[in-house]
Amino acid sequence: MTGQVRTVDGRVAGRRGQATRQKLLDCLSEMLSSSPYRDVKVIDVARKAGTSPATFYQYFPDVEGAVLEIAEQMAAEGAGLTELLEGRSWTGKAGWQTAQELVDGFLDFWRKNDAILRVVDLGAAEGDKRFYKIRMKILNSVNNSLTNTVKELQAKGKVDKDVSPAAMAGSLVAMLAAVASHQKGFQSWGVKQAELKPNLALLVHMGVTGRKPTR
Amino acid sequence: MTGQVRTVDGRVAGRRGQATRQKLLDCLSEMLSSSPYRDVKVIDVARKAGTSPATFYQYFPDVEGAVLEIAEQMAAEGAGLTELLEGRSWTGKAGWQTAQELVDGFLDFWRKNDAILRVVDLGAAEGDKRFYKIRMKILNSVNNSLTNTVKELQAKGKVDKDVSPAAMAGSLVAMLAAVASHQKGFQSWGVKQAELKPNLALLVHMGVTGRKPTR
DNA sequence: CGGTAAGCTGACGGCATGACAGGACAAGTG
DNA sequence: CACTTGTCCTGTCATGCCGTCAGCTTACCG
Repeated sequence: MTGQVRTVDGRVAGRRGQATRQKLLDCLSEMLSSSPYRDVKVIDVARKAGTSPATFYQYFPDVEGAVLEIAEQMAAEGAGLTELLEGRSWTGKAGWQTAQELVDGFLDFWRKNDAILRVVDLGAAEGDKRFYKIRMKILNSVNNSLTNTVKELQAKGKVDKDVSPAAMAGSLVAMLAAVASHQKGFQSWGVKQAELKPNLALLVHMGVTGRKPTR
Repeated sequence: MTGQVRTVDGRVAGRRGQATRQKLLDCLSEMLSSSPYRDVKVIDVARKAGTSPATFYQYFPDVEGAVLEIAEQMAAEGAGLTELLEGRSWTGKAGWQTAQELVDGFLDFWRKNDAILRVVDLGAAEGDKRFYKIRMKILNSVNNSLTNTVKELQAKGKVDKDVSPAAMAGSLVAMLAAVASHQKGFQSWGVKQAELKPNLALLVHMGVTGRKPTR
């Protein structure tokens, strides 16, 4: 599916080359966690990887290109978020648990990948379609699942007809993503993680089912 | 309160100087709308303003410093968002209208200032306290007001006791901000503005009051 | 008109970028 | 072992942006 890994000038990369490439990606990833995106320089990444800037340019057109690569890897993992929703029930106590586990899983994933997700978010907001697509890829798994759930409940008459399933799901997913990327902010706002999660779960549950959960 | 405008080397700016300074800010602002934050260069801003890079450095320590200035100006305007909530009712039809107007005003403000808000969001997410403070300044007006409303309703027994007002308000505000900054994204997701707003209002209303609105 | 401070810029060393050609290295072949 | 081949890395270079300084121009004031 992914095809062969290639250098910028078209040659296929061997075992050694791929190792170097991956090391550069790892170092870039680390760099993104510790310094502002704007200040990440090719030369620093190369130095950290114990190689030269020229090597970097052999594998990536520029910093952005490498970031896209990292984001792509993360998006592949992120597809696993679907499991948080597949075959889950949204009724009764099970529904409350579904909501809680969704929030939990989502926040965990975001915390694990916060640095790269920040950059993806920026790129998407700036209108870059490549970043936007990656963001979609991650959120779509959750979003589609939520959209379908709302549609089903709507068909059964359990949710108001004038709710737009896609808009509702999108809003909830956007909320989760936003809260996740500002988790530290909330803490210094005087809100503790332990308080945050139940509230998010509550909002998700009410948004999807239109009702308060039974706990 | 703001004191005199000063150059980097400590001189006070006169009429002419302030005009140049403002022109640089305007050009930077325009630049942020049209090109990625990472690619905004001092020399481009200076050229656009019909001046030299050296002049830029006379008024700002670097690009980030100038961005903070623009953000500060915007934050001052953003304090006006409080009006969307002051003295509003959250009961009955009036409550539904309050929620709708909050969503409307919020999305408008964000769309007007999307370029600079993107950068502020990034800075805050990266842990820069100066950007974080500005983000707070904008969101706090709405956040505090919502927090108080939830507290009051809770005191009257109309909202569950185990809801944390601060967490709930923060989550809702984060949702509004996130949806606002990805408005274009929603559109290509197949969700229309007209559908989005009522759904956001619904979530806000349910989050604050714990009940579905009466329309 | 002369003094003073504000305002602007040319020019410079320093550093990142991105391209290239060539050297180092591993693996296969006779 | 010598030789070949193809991959992989780096030294080096032209280019362009960064951030600073001394010095020139402009505006204001007595």
